[in-house]
Amino acid sequence: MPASNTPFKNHLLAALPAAEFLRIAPHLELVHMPLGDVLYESGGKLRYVYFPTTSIVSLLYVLENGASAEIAVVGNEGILGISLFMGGETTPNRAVVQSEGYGYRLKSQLLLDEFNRAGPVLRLLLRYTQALITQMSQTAVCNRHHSIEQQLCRWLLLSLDRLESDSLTMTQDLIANMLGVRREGVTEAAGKLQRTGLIRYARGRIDVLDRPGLEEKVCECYRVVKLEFDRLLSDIPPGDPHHVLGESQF
Amino acid sequence: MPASNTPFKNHLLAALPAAEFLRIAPHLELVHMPLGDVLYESGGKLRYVYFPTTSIVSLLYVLENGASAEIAVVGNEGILGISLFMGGETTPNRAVVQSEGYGYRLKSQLLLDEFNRAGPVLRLLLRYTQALITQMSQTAVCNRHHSIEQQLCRWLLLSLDRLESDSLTMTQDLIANMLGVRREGVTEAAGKLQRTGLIRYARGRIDVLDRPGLEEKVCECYRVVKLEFDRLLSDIPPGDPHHVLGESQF
DNA sequence: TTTTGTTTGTGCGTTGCAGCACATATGGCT
DNA sequence: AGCCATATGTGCTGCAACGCACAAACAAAA
Repeated sequence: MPASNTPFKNHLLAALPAAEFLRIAPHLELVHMPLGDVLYESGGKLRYVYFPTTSIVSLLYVLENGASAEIAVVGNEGILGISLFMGGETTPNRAVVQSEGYGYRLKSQLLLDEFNRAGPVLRLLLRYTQALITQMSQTAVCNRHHSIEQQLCRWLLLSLDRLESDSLTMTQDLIANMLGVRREGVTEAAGKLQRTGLIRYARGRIDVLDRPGLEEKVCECYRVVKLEFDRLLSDIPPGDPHHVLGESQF
Repeated sequence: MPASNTPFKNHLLAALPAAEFLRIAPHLELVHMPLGDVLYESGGKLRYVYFPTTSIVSLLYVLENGASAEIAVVGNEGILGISLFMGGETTPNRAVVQSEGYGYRLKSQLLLDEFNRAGPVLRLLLRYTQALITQMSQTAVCNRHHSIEQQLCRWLLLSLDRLESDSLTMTQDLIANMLGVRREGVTEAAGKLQRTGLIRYARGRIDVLDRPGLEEKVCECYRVVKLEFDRLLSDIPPGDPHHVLGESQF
């Protein structure tokens, strides 16, 4: 486990007022989330909710014939398991770890208890859910109207925003699964980006060389989602909790 | 105004316990919602929330270049303006009346007050929002993987479920806008359905002749959304309120 | 009735992506 | 080193949908 892991790396946890955080903190378990790990299966019960810190998780919808598409991405800005407090009991989607890393998990009931106090935790979670909804609608539109290359740019930037580094571990085959397109389509789009010098990749490792360049090429969908996340969660200072705890105890 | 209009025709309003309903009822205004009426513009403030009774409203996402796609449909099973209580203040989508009819509107602040009591109203609204999220994800996947014909079937059935009759007023051009496809594509798909005897249409009027036939042709997306709505909102008896009021006073 | 605007039908060429097959790197393993 | 699974590149064919142009059907207004 990297020494740098603290709950504050998750923006939602970091945004909790001291009282709420103190109640929750003792029950947070740091867990490793390896690539491909399935946190939730479609239709399954939610035993835990997860707060990623260094990992990224995809919400996937898998059709009967096996075809799939990514609905949304959750990283250190969010939480997995929203249907818990939305009242669903089960998730409609599969949640798959898309980028290896760490996160904190919490027993469902404990989060539910906090939520039901109808205080800042509720408001925070609902605001996050609203941002997630925006991401989902934007994904729907992007699927309909934009090219694979544009979608790849969007996907890369969304992933990058949730990581600390400029490189990610992800094969083209997996990306194709996320975007719900052919692997060859990703190869082609990625090749184009590589030839333009925007990225470099090899065997499951992608380095983003020219982020501004990517941002020029990406469709509006990326900007819209990012702006909405910033707007809705702007009072959430990442890694700089406004409660009294130091990070030392973790 | 049709004499048959009562708040109970909206499933959410009908599901409210007596106390909550009585507080809200005096402030419900019956409004006519003509075809094409824009209830919310993307990014606009929410002055009212709407509870459709006989109308259907589309949540549209409109891209910079004018292309659009439907994110979700809201009829007498739901409410418009969820971002109000989710904490967003503004909607990310445009809401357009897709099928002329009536609905009740309520001043935003009043709904917010109810919501903030953190009682049954909150739970009900969140559960509905969860169902809406399911609809949105399913739309995203459907956009990616299914043919125009399948999507048209889905769209017709979803609309039908929110109406009392088996016919709807809607030009192919408008449907194309909703689905985010070419008008000609809709013409072709609709022609096919007509030749098979499933529907009949002419100049903006579509009659569904063989509903079971449509249900056989539609992709799984329709079933999934319908099941999820039924599951999440099953304890909501439409038109049969479990509180003490008769309908006479409306 | 004629006119006009709206809705629907049809026929192009074009394109982006699917589906399939197979060739070629590349990194880890024995 | 050689081997093998995994990852990527490339070249087809085929199709569904796009964009465009225009014709036909129809309804309502003049």
